[in-house]
Amino acid sequence: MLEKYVKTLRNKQIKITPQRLEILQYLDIIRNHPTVDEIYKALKKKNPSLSKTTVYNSVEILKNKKIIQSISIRGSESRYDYRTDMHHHFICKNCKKIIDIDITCPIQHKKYIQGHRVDEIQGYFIGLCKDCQKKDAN
Amino acid sequence: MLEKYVKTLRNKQIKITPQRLEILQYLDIIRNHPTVDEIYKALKKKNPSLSKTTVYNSVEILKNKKIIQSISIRGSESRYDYRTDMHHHFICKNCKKIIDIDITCPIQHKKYIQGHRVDEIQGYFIGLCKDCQKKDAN
DNA sequence: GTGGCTGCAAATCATTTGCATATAC
DNA sequence: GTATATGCAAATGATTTGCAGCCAC
Repeated sequence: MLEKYVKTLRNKQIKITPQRLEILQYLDIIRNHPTVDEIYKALKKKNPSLSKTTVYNSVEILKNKKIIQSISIRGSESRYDYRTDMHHHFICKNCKKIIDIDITCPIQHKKYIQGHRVDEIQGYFIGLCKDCQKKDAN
Repeated sequence: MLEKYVKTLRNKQIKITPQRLEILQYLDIIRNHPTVDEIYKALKKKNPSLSKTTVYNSVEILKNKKIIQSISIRGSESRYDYRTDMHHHFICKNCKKIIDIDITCPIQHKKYIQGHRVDEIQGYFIGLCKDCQKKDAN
């Protein structure tokens, strides 16, 4: 079941450890843009000896190897995303949910903007999500 | 000279204090997306009794009243921007400079995306700026 | 005069670092 | 066997909080 992630790590030539496999699997299944603390608390249940430092180290190396992506929203903690393809994020002011946005626009295909070389684009859309619009008349 | 900022604060119905005026003037002049610490250090020279707490409090209220804007880049400290009109930011991986990007794209005019109400958009373009491209062949 | 603001110190929270032990290869 | 990863505790750095005195209105 973890074979998929073993292959991923092997391809990127980083050591295969149970912690890394568990973190990667968690990110793949939950798809919820969790924080380090959320990952830590979830995986601590199965593996009580897990350390938060290891979670930090692991997401760092996974990010550097472009296996996962980090997103940082408005001053709060970093969140981690199993998807690394180009996409953006919608953040609900009310319920704080983070929703993937798959719209693309012409700017995204530019390699240079005003002479600056663009390697990466992160778009954050902030507002009130579909569900919260129904709930309140905010 | 501070008259401009006095008017701004009066319009938004928040108390006019020397600290708020100085912070606002600083942000207007420098246009450099400074951190709280940078604002604090710069203004401390003229006003040695200035407290960092006051800088935090002031940027918070100015932000809430939509007089300034905050930008949060990749897990580091929040930065503050005198401009509140719709624009994006380019961040240079090398020199860490933050450059205003005035390009707009069709998505920006949508009030709703995938059913979610959009109040605000923040776009971050990460790469190598024009100046740094010349310097290194990175 | 009074409620909101300032400034100080202490607290908090995310993240990083140092280091000894354990483990992947 | 060796280099690298893990896990613990302590350190750091940004931001927040509690509170006494001050100042704008």
